[in-house]
Amino acid sequence: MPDRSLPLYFRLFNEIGILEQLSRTMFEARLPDGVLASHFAVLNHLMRVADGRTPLELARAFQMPKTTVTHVLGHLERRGWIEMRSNPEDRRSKRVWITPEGRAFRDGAIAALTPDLAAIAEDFPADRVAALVEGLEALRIWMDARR
Amino acid sequence: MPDRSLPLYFRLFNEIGILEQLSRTMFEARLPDGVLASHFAVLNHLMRVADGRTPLELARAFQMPKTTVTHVLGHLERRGWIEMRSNPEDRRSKRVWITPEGRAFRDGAIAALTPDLAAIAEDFPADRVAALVEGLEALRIWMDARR
DNA sequence: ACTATATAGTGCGATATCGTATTAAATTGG
DNA sequence: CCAATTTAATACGATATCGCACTATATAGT
Repeated sequence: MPDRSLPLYFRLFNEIGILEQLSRTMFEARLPDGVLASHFAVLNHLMRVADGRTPLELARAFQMPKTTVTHVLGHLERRGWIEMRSNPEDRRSKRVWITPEGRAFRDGAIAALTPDLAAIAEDFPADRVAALVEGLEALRIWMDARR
Repeated sequence: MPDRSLPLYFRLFNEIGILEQLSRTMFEARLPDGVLASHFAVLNHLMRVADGRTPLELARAFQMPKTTVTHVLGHLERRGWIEMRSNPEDRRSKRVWITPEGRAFRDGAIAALTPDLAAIAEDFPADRVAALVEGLEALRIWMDARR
């Protein structure tokens, strides 16, 4: 890598950090008090990607420390949005299932967030964002593998 | 926005969140114990963008709540990496200056982080990353303006 | 000039984050 | 098989994050 392109890679992660703040703030402005972006993300993952994941699988999916996942799942369970059942295949572990209430909440959250995303979509059309997501995903997969 | 492209925009912010975790973890693995990625980011900003910023300007630059900035600046000041002087133009405010020790630390941090970034650069060449950064920056500026 | 309003920074308290250590269960290897 | 090692989840404690409220100063409106 030529030295003069090093700053570009710092800028990349700087932009990612700022956008993370901006998007978390945007999400949490639309979610009820006390519900965090990470709570929504877990519910969304259970519904869209796969229900019945273990806490460790969720930690890996979001690159979150597993103790943070325990904390988040505690919230979701207390609100009745998930159920945690012991995993018969591995009795050290558990499986996380979204409840009907969790699904309803998640659908409502999607609806609440849609206007903000639609506003973004007006100025950042899907094909442009798709290219962006593709690049980000490739980088994420690479960094995940090297972590 | 057609309904079927909505998930793309959720994925965008999901990828950003995961990459933020991954990059923060990567940075902090190379920084001394107790030094966070945000500490490095502030020092870097003072050196690369502009020295003598006010705390509020820094908060805006990183989209960080100003109380968080106060906290971060406290750390940097206790380590002797910045100095905060009162601002003669506006006596409510202060200006943050990086010290020679701060510069030295920042340069060392850059050196410590370079191998990781160079590894990324091997598989993600500068032109590809430049395109990514361009898209991210445009989105960041847009969201910043609408916040 | 004078009052009302807005803004910069920070103390404080509530909560989130996350590293370390612990427990229980699974796996490995001899 | 059994002992040694690894792994899943979590309790616990230290620290970071961040909203609210407060103080000091600046700005605006009359």
